[in-house]
Amino acid sequence: MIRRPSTKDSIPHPSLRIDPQALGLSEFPREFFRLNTTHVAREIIGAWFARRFQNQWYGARIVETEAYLGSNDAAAHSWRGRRTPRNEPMYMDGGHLYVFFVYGMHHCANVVTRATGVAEAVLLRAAEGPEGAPVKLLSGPGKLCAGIGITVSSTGEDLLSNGDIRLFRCRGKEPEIGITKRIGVDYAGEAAEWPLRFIDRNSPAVSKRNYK
DNA sequence: GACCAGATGTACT
DNA sequence: GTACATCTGGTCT
Repeated sequence: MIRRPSTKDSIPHPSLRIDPQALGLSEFPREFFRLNTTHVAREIIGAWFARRFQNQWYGARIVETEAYLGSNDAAAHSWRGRRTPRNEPMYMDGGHLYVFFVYGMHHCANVVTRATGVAEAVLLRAAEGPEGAPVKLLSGPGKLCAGIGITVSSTGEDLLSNGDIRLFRCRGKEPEIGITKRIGVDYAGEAAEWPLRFIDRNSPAVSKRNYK
């Protein structure tokens, strides 16, 4: 029997059950996602990434992101205007989801930014579940997708428009933002040094790499 | 902290 | 056909 990662969206971890209304979550406007990608990467620290599954919501608070700046960024899939079936969603309007499969076993979720035709995105690197969820459950981009149950079958979906995968803003205390270079992009030359990773300094789910 | 195997889709020759 | 990837978890120092 051949084992392979499912390409179908899978079951979210039960500890991630949330009630968006009780948490006071609200929608971002489309225009927000069309803004400067670095700004979006920073502003969605503290936002909630959520998925509706069997009529229940599951979600987590984002604590680590990275900005990928399109055709001028050697670390981005859209470097030098590269356009393939895989990265096609990067060219969609801001507020869409770009999910890719990497290293033969992990999925990574990105929020597409800027206008249609501009291939920039924000990688969601880590999140914290609601109270009671294991601290390390979502402490990496592959784990985040596995925990919420997201796979490439959801690439290209709209995070607005009342879909089943959403990004919500949350009113509450401001996170303490830290900035570092990105992780895992050493092949990208000078771009590997750019300060495009944003973290919530107070989150135990954030990797200590390139930091402190 | 550094190093490494693992598994396979994707891009490119 | 070949090389490598927006990673993770384990081992060793």
